[in-house]
Amino acid sequence: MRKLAAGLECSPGTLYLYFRDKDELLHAVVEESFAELLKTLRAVPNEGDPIRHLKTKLRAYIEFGLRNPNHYKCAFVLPSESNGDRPYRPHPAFEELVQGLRACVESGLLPEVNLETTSQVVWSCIHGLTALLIARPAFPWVLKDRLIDELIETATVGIARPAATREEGGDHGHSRAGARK
Amino acid sequence: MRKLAAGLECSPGTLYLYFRDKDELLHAVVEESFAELLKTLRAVPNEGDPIRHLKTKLRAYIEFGLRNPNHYKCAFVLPSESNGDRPYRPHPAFEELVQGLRACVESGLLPEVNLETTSQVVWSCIHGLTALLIARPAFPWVLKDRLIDELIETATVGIARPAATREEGGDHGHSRAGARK
DNA sequence: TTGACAAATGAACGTTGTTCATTATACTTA
DNA sequence: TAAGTATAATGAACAACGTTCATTTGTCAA
Repeated sequence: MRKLAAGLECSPGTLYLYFRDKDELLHAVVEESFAELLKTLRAVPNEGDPIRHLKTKLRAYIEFGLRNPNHYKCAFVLPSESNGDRPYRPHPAFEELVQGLRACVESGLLPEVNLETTSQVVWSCIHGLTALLIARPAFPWVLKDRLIDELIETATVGIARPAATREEGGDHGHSRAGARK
Repeated sequence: MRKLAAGLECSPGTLYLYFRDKDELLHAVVEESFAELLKTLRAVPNEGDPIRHLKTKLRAYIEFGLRNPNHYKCAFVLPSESNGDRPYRPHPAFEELVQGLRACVESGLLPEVNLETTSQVVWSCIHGLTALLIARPAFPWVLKDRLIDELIETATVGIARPAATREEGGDHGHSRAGARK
């Protein structure tokens, strides 16, 4: 805050006339940057089928994170501003992802999945890669572009699996035995 | 550090006789906890085929993260101790994952994948979910157990896709992504 | 010139992680 | 026991941080 004030050629106290605290300021900055992510996602040309479209969006998401690592961390890694009691409002960029999935289902390219669950799964996957690439740049990653492609391919193929592998409280053939407590 | 010293009934300065700085102390604590993760992963009973085994390990990984959120953050989210120049040593727990994948390939349950790439993809997926559940507990997640199962299923199905969907560079033929085997 | 309101200030506070000259402790040797 | 020495522990002090608030500065209408 002090350095920011210095850079702005004002006193530290002045910042607190416009932002309640550091969190709020950071959030405002990030908000601005994420408006651009949203624009970027929405500007993704709708070429090819919805799945291709979705994949392009996923890549745009990841690349945005890598291009704005600090903003990304503020948005999804650091503890979020203590919202107190009001319900969590999912980020509009997340809604964009849900839309992309819905389009796939509606055009029959994805089986009838639970959109809520599936979107959270996909988001987790792309977030995981983004976050790790940012937080552990020294890790011996394989070629980044290839890695991103593989992850997106894995996620999209994975969610497109036939409904038979989906449990409804029943048995989906795996993972009942050991881990459950 | 001060609070820790108080809890230990010693002076703040004493801590610095045993640890260079806060980072090193934190890392030591986390290291201890991760030895347990490793034990947990290795203790996963080898029931069923290697894929089932792998899935159980993935779930154990995620649940470990959720059970030790602070340790997990220290290990994979916070900036790692500045190693200076020495090469990054992948966490032993990560090697455990690679082993699990290798077993799947060797038993023919997975196509001939690039183990390095695939392990990084899978790690990204499970890390993403773990990290998000920890960092955004207020997000309107679907039922957690279900979500974890879905993600693991998605990842394992996704990496098991036929080699035809793997291509260098440009166009990924996702023609019928849900193609069943 | 005055009065009133808003904007900006910067000294000060409490809390961090960290350092280091000083003191206490334990152990060896005469 | 007494003296000497290496080791362990101390806690006051420091710099940097986010934050607050009594005070000053600026602006403009009356």
